[in-house]
Amino acid sequence: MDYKRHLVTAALPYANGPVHIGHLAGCYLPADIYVRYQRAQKRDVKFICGSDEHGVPITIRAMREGVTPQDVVDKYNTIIKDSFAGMGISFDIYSRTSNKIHQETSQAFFKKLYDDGAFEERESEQYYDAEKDVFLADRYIIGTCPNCANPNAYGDQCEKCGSTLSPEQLIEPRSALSNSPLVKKATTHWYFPLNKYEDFLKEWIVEGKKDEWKSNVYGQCKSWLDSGLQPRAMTRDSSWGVPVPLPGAKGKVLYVWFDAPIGYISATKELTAQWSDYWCKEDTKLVHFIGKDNIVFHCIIFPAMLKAHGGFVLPENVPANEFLNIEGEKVSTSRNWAVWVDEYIKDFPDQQDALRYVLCANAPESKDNDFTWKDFQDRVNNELSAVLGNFENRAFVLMHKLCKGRVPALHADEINDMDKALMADIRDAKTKVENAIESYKFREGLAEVIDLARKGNKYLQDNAPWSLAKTPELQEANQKRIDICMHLCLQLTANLAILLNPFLPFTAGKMCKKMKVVERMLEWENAGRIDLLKVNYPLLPPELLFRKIEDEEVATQVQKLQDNLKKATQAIVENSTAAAVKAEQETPLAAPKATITFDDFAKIDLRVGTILKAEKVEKADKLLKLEVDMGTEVRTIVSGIAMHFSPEEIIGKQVSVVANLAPRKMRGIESNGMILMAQNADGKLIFVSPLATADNGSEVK
RNA sequence: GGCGAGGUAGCUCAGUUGGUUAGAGCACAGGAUUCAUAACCCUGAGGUCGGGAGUUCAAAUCUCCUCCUCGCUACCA
Repeated sequence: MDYKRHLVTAALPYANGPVHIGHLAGCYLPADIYVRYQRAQKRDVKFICGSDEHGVPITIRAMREGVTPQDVVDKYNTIIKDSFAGMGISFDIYSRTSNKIHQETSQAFFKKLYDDGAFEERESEQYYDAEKDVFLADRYIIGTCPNCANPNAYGDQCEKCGSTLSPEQLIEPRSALSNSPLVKKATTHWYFPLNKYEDFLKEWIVEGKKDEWKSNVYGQCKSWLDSGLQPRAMTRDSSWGVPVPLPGAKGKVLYVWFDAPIGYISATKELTAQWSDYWCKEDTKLVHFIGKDNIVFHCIIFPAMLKAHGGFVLPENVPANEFLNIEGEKVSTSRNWAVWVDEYIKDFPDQQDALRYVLCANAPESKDNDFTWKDFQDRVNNELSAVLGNFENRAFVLMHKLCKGRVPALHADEINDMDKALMADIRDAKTKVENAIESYKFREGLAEVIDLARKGNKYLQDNAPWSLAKTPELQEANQKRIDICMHLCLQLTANLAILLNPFLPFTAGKMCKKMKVVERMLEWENAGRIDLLKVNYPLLPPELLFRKIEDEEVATQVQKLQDNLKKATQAIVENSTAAAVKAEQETPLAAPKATITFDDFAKIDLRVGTILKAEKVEKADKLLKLEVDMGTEVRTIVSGIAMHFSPEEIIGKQVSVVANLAPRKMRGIESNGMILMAQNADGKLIFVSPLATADNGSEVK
C-alpha cells in the first residue's frame, strides 16, 4: 500500500519515576530513528508520545511521599520530558494524560462504546475500606505475603520476593490508606467483551500479520488468542483518573489501560487540527513502538477497542523490543538497578550519540540483551571512534594538508576501478540502510553505516595519499590522484552524515557544521550522491567527533550501580521494618492474629506423622504428594513445598500435621491435612518437627 | 505443567525457499604502515550451529524427543 502519512507512537512512559536506558533501547530510540528517517525522506510523519499519569502506583507513591498525585506526575513528567529532549528523541508532541483534552477524548471514546452497547455491566465483590469509604484496587491492599512472609506485600505483587499475587492470597489483608481490616462489598464495573473480537483479531493478526510482525510479537499474540480472550473490566474504583462519564458512576474512573492508548489520539489532537487524517484515513501507516511488556495491550486490547469504536486505522506494525539487562541482571527500579537517562546526561555531557550508538548497536531486537559499561566503552572506542570518527578525522586532516583546506577536484577522466568501487559502495549503502530501517532492523542499518566508514578507511589505506606527497615534487606529480582520493573521501563523509543522521543526529549536525553545509543536505534523497560538496569549497579545520571512554569512567559507573543497589536494598529493609513497627504501634490489637480461646485452639487436631512416600505432582511445579503415617492410618497430603525440598530428602521425616483440616482437591488429588512449616523472612521453609522421635499419631498440644 | 521467544566462534549477532570448505564486528595473535583518536590496513587462530534420533543424495535450516535461559500462565490451606 502506498501510504500518504505516517503516524508513529512510542509507549507512554509511566510518570512515577524517571526513564532508564532500557526504556530508551526498547522503544524510544528505535522510534526516533524510524521517524528521523521518515522525515529525511520528506514523508508526512507525526511522532506522538506523552506521560501516562493515571493508575494506582502513582497514588501510592503520592501517599508515601505525602503529596498529591498531581505533584507526583508533574515532577516526573518534567524529568522524563527533559531526558528525552536531552537524548534527542524528537517527538512532535510530548503530551500527558492528565490534560483536559485527554479527559474529553477518552470519555467520548468510552461514551461511544457505552452508547453502542459494547460494554457488559457486571457486579462483583471487592475489598472495601469502610473507614475511608472507598473500594481498594489491588495495589491498595497490603497484607502478609504467603510466599515469603513479608508483612507489607501488595495485593498484586510482593516486592520482596517478586511473586505475583491476588488480594485473596494475602494473609490478614488491610487497607493501605487507613491500615484497617477490609470487608468485601459489591461494586459495578463495565467490562469490554474481548472474546467477541476474537474472530476479528485472529483474522487480522494470525492470518494477516504472519510474515510481517516480528516473531516475538506475533507469537505472543497468537498465544493469547489461542488460549481464548476474556471480558476485561475497563473501569476502576478510584479518585485518580478519568471519571467514567455516566450518571451514577461516582468514584469510578477509566481503567488506566483503557485511557492510556487513547492518549495517543488525544496527543495528536493537541498537536494538529488535522488529527483525524492521521487516525482515520486508510492510507495512514500507524506504527506503535513499545517494549515487550506492552504487546497484549497494543496488539489485542487497543485494536479491539478501535474496532469496536469504528472509524480508526489499526496499527500496521508493532515492532516491540525485548528487554535490556544491566551488567547481567534484570533492571529493577525498586532495587535501583538501572542506568537512569537523566544521570547519564549529567555524567556524560555532550555524549548523547555515544549512548545512542551503543543502545542501537546492541538493541534487544530479537531477544533480551545485556548492557555493560565495558561493552559501552569497547563499542564507543573501537567502533564508533576508531572506525567512523577516525575516518572522518583522517579525511579532514589530509584534505587540509594535501589540498589546502578546500574540496579538491574529482578529475572525472582519471578515475580508476578503486574509485568506481567506492562510488558504488556509497550508492549501495543508501539502499542497505534504507531497507534495514524500513524493516525495523536498526542495528543492521547502523552496522551498514559503520561498514561504509570502514570501506572509507580501506580506500584511504589503499590509495595512501600521504605517501604520494612525501616530497613537494612527488606531490606535484601526484596531485591529480590525491585530489580524486580526497574528493571521494570528503563526499563519502558527507554521505556518512546523511546515513548517520537518523541514528546519531548530534554527530550528523556537527559534521554539517564542519563541512559548512546546511542541514538540508541531510535529506535522504541526497544519499548516494558524490557531488554534495562543491569543488574548491573551504572546510573547517579538523576536530574530533567522539572522545574515548576512559577506564576510570567505566569503573565509576559500575561502582555507582553497586552503590545504588546497596542503598536501595537497605532502604527496602528499613522501610519494611519501619512499616511493620509503625503498624504495630498504631494498631496494637491488630497484631498478627486475634486472640483465640483455648476451645478455639482445641478445635485443631494437631498430630505427629511420618512421611513414608513423596513424589512430584504432575503438571505442578510447587506441589509434592505425600503419604504420611498417622499411626492409625496412612494419609495423602498435598503440600506446596516442591520448590524447597526434593521428594527423596524428606522421606522418613517426622512432621506435625493439621489432621482435621477439611479435605481439598489440588491438581486433582485430594489432600487430607496440612504439614506445618516455619518460614524465614527469606522464604526458606523449615519443618516443624518433634526434636526427638514421637509415636506416629500422637497429639501436639 | 501449558503457551510464547531464544539457545550459532571468548563476547554481541547474521544465516533468505534445506545445497559447495557455517559468516560479520569486537576481543586475541602475527605482519604492514604512520595521514589519523597507539587509531587505520592485511593475515591468522578460534565453532561436531544446546544434546539425541529421524527424513533426505544433502540439515544450522524440515520432523520427533530432550536439556538450558527469558516472558506469560497454572498449582501453594
